[in-house]
Order: sequence, then C-alpha cells, then structure tokens
Amino acid sequence: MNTKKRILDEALTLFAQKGYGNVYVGQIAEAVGIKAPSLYKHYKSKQDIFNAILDEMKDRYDRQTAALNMNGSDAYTDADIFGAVSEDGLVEMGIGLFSYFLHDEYVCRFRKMLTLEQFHNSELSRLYTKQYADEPLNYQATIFSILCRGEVLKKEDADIMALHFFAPIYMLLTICDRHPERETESLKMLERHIRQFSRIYKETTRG
Amino acid sequence: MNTKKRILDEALTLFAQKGYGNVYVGQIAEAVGIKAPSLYKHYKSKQDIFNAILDEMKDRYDRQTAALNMNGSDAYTDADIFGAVSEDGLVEMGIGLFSYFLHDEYVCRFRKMLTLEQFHNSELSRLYTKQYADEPLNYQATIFSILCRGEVLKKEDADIMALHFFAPIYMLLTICDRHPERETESLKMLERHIRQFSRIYKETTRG
DNA sequence: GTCTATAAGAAGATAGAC
DNA sequence: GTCTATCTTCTTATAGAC
Repeated sequence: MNTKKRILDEALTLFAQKGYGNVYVGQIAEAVGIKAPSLYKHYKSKQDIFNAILDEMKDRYDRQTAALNMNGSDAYTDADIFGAVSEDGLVEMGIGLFSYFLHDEYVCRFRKMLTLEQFHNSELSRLYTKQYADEPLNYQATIFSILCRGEVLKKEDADIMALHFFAPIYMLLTICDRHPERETESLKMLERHIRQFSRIYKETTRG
Repeated sequence: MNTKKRILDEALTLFAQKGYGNVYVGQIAEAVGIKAPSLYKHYKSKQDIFNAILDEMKDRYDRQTAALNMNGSDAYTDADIFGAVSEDGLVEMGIGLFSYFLHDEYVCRFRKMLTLEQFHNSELSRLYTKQYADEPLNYQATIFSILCRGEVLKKEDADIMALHFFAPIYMLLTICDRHPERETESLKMLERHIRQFSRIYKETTRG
C-alpha cells in the first residue's frame, strides 16, 4: 500500500480509538513510520486527512449499496425473497448483516470514528443516521412489506417489523464495539432474537 | 448555583457537544463567566472536572435505580405489573422511559458525553453498557418474565422480549440525540412500535 | 518524499497580587 | 475566589536541505 493510503488507514485506526481531537499528527506519522512533516507532502492539514477518510467511506458505502440493489429490491423476484424467509433464512440474513458490520475492517473502524464524531456537525450526524438507521430500516421494511403481502408473515406494519428486526441487531453491535469479548454471547442472543422474531411474526395458518 | 457546581454544569454541556479532547479549560471558564486560572481554585485539573462529573452521574444513577427498586421488582406485586400491561400501559411505560432518557437535562447531556468517550477506556465502556443496555434490558426482562408466567403474554423468552421492547426505544433515542427535530416523528414511531409489540406478544386466548 | 530544524500559536497549569 | 502575568509543554504547520 502506498504512503498516501497508509496515512488514511492509520489515521482512521487512531481516530476510531481516540477521536479526532485526541489524535496528534505526530501519532499518525509514527504509526505510518515517517515523521510528522512528511505527512504534509500528502495532505495539507490534519482536517484534510479526516475529510479524505470521509470521502473514501462515502464512496465505499455508495458502491456497496449500489451492488446490493443490483440483486436487491429492483432485481429480487418475490420468489427470491420468499425463499429467504424461512427461519433459517432470516437467521442467515441477520447474522450476515451483523458480521459484516462487525468484522469488515474498514466499516468497523469507520463506524467507531463516526460514533465519536457524530455530534460534531450536521453532516456527520446525518451520515451516521443514514448509514446505521434510516437506510437499513428502509431496506428491511421493503423486504418485509413484500412478505406481508404474501401469506408468509402477519399483516403488520412493515416499518415496525424492520425496527423489531434491526434495532436489536444494532444494539448488539454497539455492545460488541465496546466489548469485543462479548461477541460470542451476542451472536447467541442474535440467533435467539431472530428465531423468536420469526415465531412471533409468522402467519398462523388457520385450519 | 455555586461556582463549583456551575463549572461541572457548563463543562458537561461542552463535553457533551464536542467531546473532552475538543474542549479547552478556557471555554469552560468563559461559559461559567470567570477566567481559566480561577477554575483551578475549584478543581486541580481538567481531568479532575471530568472525574467529578462522572462521580456525580454515578451517584444520581444509583439513587435513581434504588428509587425504582423501592417500588420496583421487590415491592411490585404481580397485580401491579399485570395492571400495567394493557396496551396503553405498555405505551405509557415506553414513552415514559423514552422521555426520561431524552428530556432529563442532566441524563441527556451525560449520555451524549458518554457516547463520545465510550471507547476512551474500559471504565467508560462498561458504564455505558451498564446504563444503556444491560440494566434496562434486565429490568424489562424481569417484568416480562412475570407477565409470561401469567396468561397475559405468550410464553416466549423474556430476555428477547426485553430486547424487542427496548432496542427500538434505544435506537429512536440515539436518532433524537443527533436530530432533535425528529422527536415528534420518533414518538409516533415509538407508539406504533409498542402497540405492534403488544399485539404480537399478546397471548391469544383460545375459545 | 523524507528528513531536521524551527516557527507560531494554543493549551494546561502555576504564581502571586488583590 | 478572582484576576493578570507567565511558564512550560504540546501541537500544527512550514522552510529548506538531501
């Protein structure tokens, strides 16, 4: 990896641990293995490094959600979704979502950084809410609304179903961000959550 | 309010907005209406101010949960709890919890501060998880487990019911912390959440 | 592109007068 | 208890050699 990218990488690691204000350019330089003044050949200021991280993350996020929509809401046939809605299918979807958020190196550090900077200005607030609340909830709600139209799930409010499905995942994720040693426990909780969600929302076929 | 308390108050406000590392003692002093050196007659360092805030919050939290338990799990009769489990009772409990977390001046600022400092050290991580995850979940689970023993709610895992009840409240709360203008919308969402929770978990009386 | 040296200023904290 | 003046250290950033 070239130096310019390595600077972003190490800076993100440090920002995610300590927060922007508690990280000094000298620390970033040390992590990269160069001296502080050399950083300024690559970025014009500390803020410039932060902005570059932000830009790269927004790019990644857009590419990722675009990829999701290619075989997502547009291209998904109802049959695809119905196939995925067995209890085991839901468990897989939930654990996949959870594991991606928790283990993708970049996504994970970026979420922690954004957590620490979320009140700093409205752009960061909006970005956080978009990525970790509104868009996941809308995505899930779309899927559940399709399932409600069929005979698979009870005809309840799909927005709330999405909240019931995703909010526990989000909460367990924040716990693991603070306590990585609780991942195993959280995965068990996650599976119990989804199986119960599935039982509770499954259409009771009468007769 | 005396100066010593006013320092804590203004410092907490600033820490909640910007995070500890981005607040300078001069800003705290200015907010209080004195000059920076005067602060040092009251607290021996900036860190000392932070620690004092932490100590006061832990005291408040302990007193508050102690008060809850006085007419809480120990003293609650089953009848009390059963009475509160009508759909409207649950809505009231949820909105009460939400509004308390969101509107209590001190609780709200402290939560934001802790949000920004949660990765700084393990004491802060543990405190956050205790106050905003483990203890609310345990408290709710206790109540739901009693309700499951009766014929009020379906006999499902009470820990997961607590997660289904509380995680959405927590998530809406974090949204409102970032976007106070979304409070009305979030309150509506909260009510829809609890009414659906109630429908979904209500024991279907056969016959 | 990296280094050493250094400027320029900010930030935490102290001394001592009032 | 509050102030002004000051100290020290830290921190960002630049200059200029290699």
